[in-house]
Amino acid sequence: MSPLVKIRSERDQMSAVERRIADFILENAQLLRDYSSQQLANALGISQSSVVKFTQKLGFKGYPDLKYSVGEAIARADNGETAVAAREVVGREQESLATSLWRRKSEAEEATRLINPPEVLGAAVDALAAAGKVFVIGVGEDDIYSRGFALKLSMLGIATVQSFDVARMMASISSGGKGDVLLIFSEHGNHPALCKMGRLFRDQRGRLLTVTRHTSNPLRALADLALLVSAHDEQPYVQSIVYQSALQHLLDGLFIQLCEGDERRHAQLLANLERLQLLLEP
Amino acid sequence: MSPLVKIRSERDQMSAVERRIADFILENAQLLRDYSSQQLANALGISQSSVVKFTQKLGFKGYPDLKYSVGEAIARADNGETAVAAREVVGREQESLATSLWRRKSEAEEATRLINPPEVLGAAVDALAAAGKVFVIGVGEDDIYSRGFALKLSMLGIATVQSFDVARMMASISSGGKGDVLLIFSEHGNHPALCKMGRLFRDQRGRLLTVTRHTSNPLRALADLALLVSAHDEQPYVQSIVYQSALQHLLDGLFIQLCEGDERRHAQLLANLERLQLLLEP
DNA sequence: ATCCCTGGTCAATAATTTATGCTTCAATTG
DNA sequence: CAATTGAAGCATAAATTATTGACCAGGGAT
Repeated sequence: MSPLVKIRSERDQMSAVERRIADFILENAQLLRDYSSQQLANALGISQSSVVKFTQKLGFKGYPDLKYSVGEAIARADNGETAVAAREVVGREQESLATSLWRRKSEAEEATRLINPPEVLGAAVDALAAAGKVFVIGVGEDDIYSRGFALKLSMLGIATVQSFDVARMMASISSGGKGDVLLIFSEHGNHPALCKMGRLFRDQRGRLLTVTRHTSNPLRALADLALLVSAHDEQPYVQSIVYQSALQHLLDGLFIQLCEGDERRHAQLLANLERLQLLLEP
Repeated sequence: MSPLVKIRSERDQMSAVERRIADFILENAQLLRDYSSQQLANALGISQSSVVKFTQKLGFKGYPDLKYSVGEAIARADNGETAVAAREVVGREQESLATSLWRRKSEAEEATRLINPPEVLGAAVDALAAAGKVFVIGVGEDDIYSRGFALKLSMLGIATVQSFDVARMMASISSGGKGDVLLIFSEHGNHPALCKMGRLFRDQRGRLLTVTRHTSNPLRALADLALLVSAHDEQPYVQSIVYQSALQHLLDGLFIQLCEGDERRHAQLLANLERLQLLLEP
């Protein structure tokens, strides 16, 4: 039981001094953190031993035990909200900038999580896991995420071909076909060359997996499996940042599912990570 | 900040004894309630004063203060966990995976925000804003973030040279000097070639800006301005993901400050974004 | 009315716990 | 190799907490 509830419930049967202690604690529970039993006694003009006896009567081991319990109770009650609010008031401007950006990212993460049904994610994981080769392309800012994800795939032992060069990729996929996967990153999903590439690849009986913004766009319409990202902000450059964050998180989720879905891949990944580390830090 | 997050974030820079204390607390936080500083010391076979000094180094008033804070944190976390557990019963498995990963990212974001003082961030922004040329390098997984940030810098109209190729970059920086900035991304900060490059650049009177993990590492030691990233997880591949997320957020914060600090740059960025969009979607 | 008992309080002090000064030792640097 | 630095422990001071015993007030019982 919460110590505060316990104190209130026994308050009626207490002596005068005890009741004063009880009232003080109930009203100033958050002050208790900085009070020793002696200070509390002084604040009430009573003796320190009365405070200790009070705590023992209530069934606590002693004063520090009561204090600890009250601390827990306050923390549980606030659930952290006051602490966060207080910190924000104290914090500097830059902190609040970083914090508010993080909040935007969190919103985008949630929106993105909710528009991608688990079935689709699962199907995407299965497709990648079972693929013969995975071709990955992204242009412009999408190139960065395309690269990162391709690197991760290859660390899992999945054969991956990646480029930002449409012409080169067009050549690469000509060798692909049934059992292969083409993964296209395109925020707005209406890059004609990428659409063409997607159509061609489907004609060769490969699986087309797209990652686009949550709009109706031609690329998404072509896909066997379309992953979607939702992220919005008034400032275009902020929107771009939160888009990328949500996209990254979506990919991270896929990656972890890929890791954990198969023991062999997992082992391969760990070995690769170690090798990479050795390579970079001789 | 939660004392547990704080302990974990500083764990890497601790001495052996301190790390044992940290680990014990992280693993047995709930036991702390019944431990005096002496008992904790006995449990670890170390001296009581080491325990007290540990708490003070972390910024607590003393041992009881740490203990109280940990009590609060556990109480809060319990509340959080029960709430999360309830949600997990309702939600599907994949949702909880994505959600828990996001929580990890949030912790890393907070830890990273707290170890980079606003002054340092401000100085980094000023250095980049005032730079003649900015050289950017990152090797391996850091390459991706190096690319992304370099792209953003150039969209702001800042002259930027980026590569993952140490030899090429070595040649590039030979033309650099006073007023220029070299930005090195290196998670572990002990890549000999990058250290060499950093030293060379400083010899040429350029400003060296590094982004590394929050450990003591040679590269960080060389820097004029060292930005730090704190991110931890038991699974190495998860740790790598949360590291990258925290790093990305740090860079995003810098970028936004750069945007908003100068009207001309802001305008340039908007123009570039528009132009890029037209280019990709003719 | 006196006595005795009981519960409550406090001052004094014992016991425990925490904090600090000082020493030693090992690692690092010049 | 000397000098410096920093971590860790020991001894001890300081503080906090717990207990003891004395005192007193109130409420029956003799």
